[in-house]
Amino acid sequence: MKEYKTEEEFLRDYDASQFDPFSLTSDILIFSVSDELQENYRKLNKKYFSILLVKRNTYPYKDKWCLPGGFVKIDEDIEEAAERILKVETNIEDIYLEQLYTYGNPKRDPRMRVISTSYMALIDKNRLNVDVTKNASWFNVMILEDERRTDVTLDNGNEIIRFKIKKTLKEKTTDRYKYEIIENEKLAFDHPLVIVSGISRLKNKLEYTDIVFNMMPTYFTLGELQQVYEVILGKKLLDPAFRRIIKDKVEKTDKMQTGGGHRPSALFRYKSFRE
Amino acid sequence: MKEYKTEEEFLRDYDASQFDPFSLTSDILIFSVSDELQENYRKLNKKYFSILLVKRNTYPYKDKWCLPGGFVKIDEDIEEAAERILKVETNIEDIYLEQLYTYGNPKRDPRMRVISTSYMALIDKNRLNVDVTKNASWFNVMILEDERRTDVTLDNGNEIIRFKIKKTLKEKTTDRYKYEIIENEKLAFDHPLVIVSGISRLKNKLEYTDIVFNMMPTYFTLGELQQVYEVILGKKLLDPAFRRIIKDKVEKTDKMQTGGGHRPSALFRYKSFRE
DNA sequence: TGAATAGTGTCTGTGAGACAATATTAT
DNA sequence: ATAATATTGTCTCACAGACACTATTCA
Repeated sequence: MKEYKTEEEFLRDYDASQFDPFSLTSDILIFSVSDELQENYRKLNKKYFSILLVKRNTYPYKDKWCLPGGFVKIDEDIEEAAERILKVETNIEDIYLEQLYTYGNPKRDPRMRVISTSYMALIDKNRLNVDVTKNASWFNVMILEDERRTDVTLDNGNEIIRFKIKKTLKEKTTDRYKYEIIENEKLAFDHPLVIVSGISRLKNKLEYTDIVFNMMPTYFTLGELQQVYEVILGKKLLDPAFRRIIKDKVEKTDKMQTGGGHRPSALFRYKSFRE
Repeated sequence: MKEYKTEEEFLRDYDASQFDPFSLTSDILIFSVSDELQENYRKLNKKYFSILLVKRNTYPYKDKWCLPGGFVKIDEDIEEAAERILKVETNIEDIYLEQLYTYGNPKRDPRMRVISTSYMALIDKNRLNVDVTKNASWFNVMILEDERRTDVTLDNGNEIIRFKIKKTLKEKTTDRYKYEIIENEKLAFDHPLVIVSGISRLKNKLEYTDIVFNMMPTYFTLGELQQVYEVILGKKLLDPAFRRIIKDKVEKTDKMQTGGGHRPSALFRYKSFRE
């Protein structure tokens, strides 16, 4: 083996092709909350936690639904790729984006060795000026979960996607599970796993960060905010407790929301600078 | 473009070489805690939070220190690669291992496009039967940190590695920072960033999981356990508060530790099954 | 005996869970 | 008037911070 004196010399002769080639994709969990108008004029709009999926029109997994994603370019950072894909799907910028996990099972793509780094993006649907693109659709998320199973139902109004995941405790000190898909008809790749673990991350972050405000419009009522928490966490919260927790994070504005057949509520805003 | 009728047909013709080739490595943050004997016979051994680094003997970054790591093989899961590397470095199995983050800056390796997925491994040094391998060495970690900077000093007894990182708030709702290396002589690649963000993850997990027990021997005193928390978190804890917090996680055994010039202490053990 | 660590008691203030009570609107 | 939501009050209990106190060992 040739002895090199300097790093420059070494790099000049370097043959990158001696290493195994991987492809790299970036897949994005785009989460939001959708409103459903109620018939009863007094009632608040019902909220759903929702995720954006796209329908594949090429092999592999043709005609299955999958997460928006794409191949990372050779001169592009992974996060840049995620931003690019996000821009294409949503047509808006300045979206909350966070890396979640990298999936590297050798068999996860039937074509070749593809590594996928998943990202989570949160958006406020009110910012989506245009209709969502061609093959994309928002699905409301419903989750039934216990210690051993997670059953997910996604519903976009026309189509229902169901899948089931088995959980086995893999490591006790940090309560981490191994997930296995045990039922899945309509989703491509290992995306059921990606979705379930992404949602779990979001739930955790809801509890100890201000992440929820990335899904809220500038002005919102505390009732709406509480609905968003409830629909993502999948449980009811007590009003006074909820208000205590978020009272330092928001500030009241002089705007009011009227129109429901009930007491109007103050509009609040995220208070980003506080101590 | 040819129209395919089935997925099999499509895959048969598929040309993987049309996609950009990436190389993939797995780099591991191997953390532990080391004891330093004190001259004063009464005093407890001083503990240090420590990390395992290896010295590079080839280009690029020849003679610099770096995280144990290596290329992922084409038929190997990323986590399998991490386990393989871990086995080589420590010669023990059943080590706590967790994926942290994937680094994909196009310029992070001068040779070619290399993606690196970092893992965190925690070990109890008492389990290390053999001496650590050839070019590897444990460094005690000392961190000085404020809102804008993180200064790290690593010391293995012979050599001191210092580096400095600038932090700028990137996203306010979840308090995430952008890290930039502003001083670094002795570490290869972007490993200063990998180390700093990995340590930050470990600190967080200490607070809300039982992760610490992966760095402890089977039997330990509460004093030792508290020392480990203190040395990783970088702050003193109050005894009664600490004992309250961990009392449900451990169980007292009938063993005692004697020998110091002070009251003997009970030996405890991690209570993994509880409700 | 005294230095050093082990272990416990207790006071105080904060904050969460739970439930009750009051306020306000459009039909 | 009423259904529905908005908002606040308050009681209790659990727990964290802070400090003090007691216990035990070995050179």
